[in-house]
Amino acid sequence: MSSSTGTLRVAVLDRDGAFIKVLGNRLDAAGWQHRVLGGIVPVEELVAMKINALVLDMSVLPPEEAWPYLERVCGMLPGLGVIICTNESTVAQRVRGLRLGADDWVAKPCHPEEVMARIEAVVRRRRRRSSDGDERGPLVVGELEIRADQYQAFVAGRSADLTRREFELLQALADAQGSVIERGEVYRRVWGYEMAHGDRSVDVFIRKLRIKLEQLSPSWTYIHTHFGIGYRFDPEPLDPSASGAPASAPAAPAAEPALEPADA
Amino acid sequence: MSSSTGTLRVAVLDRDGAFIKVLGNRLDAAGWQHRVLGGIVPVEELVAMKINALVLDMSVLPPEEAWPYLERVCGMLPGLGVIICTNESTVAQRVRGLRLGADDWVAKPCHPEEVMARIEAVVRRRRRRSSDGDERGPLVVGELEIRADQYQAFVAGRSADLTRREFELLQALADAQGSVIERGEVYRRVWGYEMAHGDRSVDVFIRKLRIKLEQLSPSWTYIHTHFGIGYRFDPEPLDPSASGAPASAPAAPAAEPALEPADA
DNA sequence: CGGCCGTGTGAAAATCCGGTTACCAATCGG
DNA sequence: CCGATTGGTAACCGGATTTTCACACGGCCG
Repeated sequence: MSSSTGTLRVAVLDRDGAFIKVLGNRLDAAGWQHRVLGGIVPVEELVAMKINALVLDMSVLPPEEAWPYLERVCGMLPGLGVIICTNESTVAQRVRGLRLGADDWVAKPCHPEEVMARIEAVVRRRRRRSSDGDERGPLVVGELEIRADQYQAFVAGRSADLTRREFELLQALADAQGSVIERGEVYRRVWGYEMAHGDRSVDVFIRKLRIKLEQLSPSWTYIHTHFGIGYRFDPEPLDPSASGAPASAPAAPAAEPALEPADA
Repeated sequence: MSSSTGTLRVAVLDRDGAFIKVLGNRLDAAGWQHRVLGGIVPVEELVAMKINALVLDMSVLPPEEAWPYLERVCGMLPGLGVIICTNESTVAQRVRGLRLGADDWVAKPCHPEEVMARIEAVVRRRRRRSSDGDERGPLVVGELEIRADQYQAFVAGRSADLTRREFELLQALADAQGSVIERGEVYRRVWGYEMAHGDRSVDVFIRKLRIKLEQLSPSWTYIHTHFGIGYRFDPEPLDPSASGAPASAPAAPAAEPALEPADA
């Protein structure tokens, strides 16, 4: 069955009073958070809303603005589910909208229940991590314990004292277990939209993360740099041989003859 | 960018001759691979088809089978895009289908172009979910293992330590399996724009690649030069007889079958 | 057989990229 | 409203990577 999609955050960009009202009631009944927008909202604001999906009536936008706006929204927020819900339309228009990045196109009049089902279907494919905690079990990697429910990482019960962003970055990296992730992709997953050219935020936060992780777990390396590409998360015990006094030897460093990191 | 969906593999489960025919033509025109199914196909077979999406007409299935089948398919293949395309339906049915895991529901009659746009939209989403690169299995050639998700090539778990360009070059060559590619073409694929006259970058990188590959896999040759034309990627085991003292370089090991069966 | 053109090679020169630090802006709590 | 904390930007540095050169080598053609 519908399997708890949990609580979703939806924005409705429309002016059709009756539709808004009816849909709003249903959304409330389902416990979804929603907000109605009366006209074009800058993409930055959409970002700030941290919504999972946007229901959009193309006809409320000025004709010349509509398509570019749709393109901009979809381009900047690849993780956002976009459902076009408009009165009448031609095949060509629908195709265009879908090609530009919309996920679904429904013709009005439509039943709110169906709109919701379609939102669910769209969001099901890629759930944005929003402010609600997930019931994901604690992930243990190396001597690190990542607790999504706490927005925090621990080692032996001691907190790494990560800020929200730092934690999300860690989680994004850890979720990709073993694979190299490009900067842009990291940014997209953590910040939720496209990274601007020349943005160094990821690097800076990687550094902050590394510092805190190293402070907490000095004998392990977690984040590996792949020059020219991005980062890879992979817990690796640091070889204690060179250092002066590795008080508590981590026993077996011969764990995995895995991949040799590029750095030295 | 949203485009370059590349070539998709689609299965159509329907019996509506006209629809199948028209849609099939469009799919062919777009270069998508497709296959028509006449009735219920076991999920295992769907798995084996390695399709990206399934277009399904619920009405061709026996009424009692339809819903359970849909549920089974969606449950077993969470990565498969499912587009229901059926004659008439009620809101309740559509909601049910979407809740069960379908990604879209289109009413017949519908324009094939729109169906394709919707398939694209669905697949586009699916791809993001499993993060890029994850889908592409590691390519094994000779004793080389090319892992797109690592931006790296391995032999027996050892990394070749390729830089980004080197890796992209390798991938470009390997993608052309067996065919000779002109310098200009190689350059275009890897660097992304037209090669300037007299540019030797490709040669230099070919050399770097050869060195690293030979270091890792001494008994194989991977990149072949075609004088006056370009390069060809083709794993070829080096003749072991001349190992110690290659008295007279027997340049031509005679036969050159296109694809030498790789070991393990 | 000799020369020309295309390719292999090695290394210097020019870029690019990531690490790091300092600093400014926004947000939060009191 | 102030101070503390967090997020984001700018700039500099050092090292990795890419590009450019100059020359050696080898096949191809007249």
